[in-house]
Amino acid sequence: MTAMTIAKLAAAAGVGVETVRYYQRRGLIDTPARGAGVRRYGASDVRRLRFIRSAQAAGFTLEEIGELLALDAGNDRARAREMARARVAALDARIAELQAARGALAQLARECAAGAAGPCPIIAAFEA
Amino acid sequence: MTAMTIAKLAAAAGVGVETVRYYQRRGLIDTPARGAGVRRYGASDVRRLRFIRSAQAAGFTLEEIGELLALDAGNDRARAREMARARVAALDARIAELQAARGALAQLARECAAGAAGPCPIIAAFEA
DNA sequence: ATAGCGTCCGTACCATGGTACGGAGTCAAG
DNA sequence: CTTGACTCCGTACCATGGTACGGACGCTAT
Repeated sequence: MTAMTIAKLAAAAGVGVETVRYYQRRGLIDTPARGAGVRRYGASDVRRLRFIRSAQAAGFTLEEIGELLALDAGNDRARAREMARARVAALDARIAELQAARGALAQLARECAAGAAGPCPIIAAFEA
Repeated sequence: MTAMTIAKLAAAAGVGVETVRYYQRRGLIDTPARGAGVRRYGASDVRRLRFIRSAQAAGFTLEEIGELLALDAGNDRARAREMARARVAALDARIAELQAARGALAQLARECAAGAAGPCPIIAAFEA
């Protein structure tokens, strides 16, 4: 089971081959020694790739993800907690922002549907 | 009141001067004719800039914002509604994603705080 | 054993959203 | 009426997160 080529790995994680290679260059995933020819990957590589995508979805940059991965191997719990807490705060702020935007847009869609002729008041919809 | 320089305009909208000029190049804000010398801006320009920032916060790209601004001046209500609805849907998806990420991170912070020695299970925290 | 697909690697290019720089012109205060 | 700050404009550069290309090589099935 520990014998995927880079293409299988990429497919299993839902990314492109070039993306895997890019992450290798960034040092986010390790480049296995190639046993006479082609490199082989396993389940742990798939997990790592999936983690990277999840962390990206959470708003971490690739650089921060690199730090998280280092932390996962190390013992600096305080730093890990700090990063998680900072990101939760940023996430809360961003979620609130998106919800506000959602409200404005939903309002715009309603007014635009209801009103008569003429243009929708798009700019006005965001002045709330 | 219709006599701000570009620096005042930028400050009023909370952006940099170079950003204003960039938006002009992109066609998002119009470049007033310069009455013998320097261009002058007014309150409507401030509103427009603020709108751009709000729309960006809502996840619209600058290109889409250009379209919205054109729509605001035009009569294509159907298109405006469609864009608003599409963005609301995208926003809902993104909000859900961020909330899931928030949950995973809060979990990570808890486990990391609770556990004893050794590294936090960072990758594992995202496997939920 | 050879065709043909996949891998490896460096390097170049892309989109997005700016930010910086430099020279020439303009404006306002002293 | 000069000095210093600000404006204008083109062009270059930046960060982020990839995507594409091309040549040399490896792997596998026929």
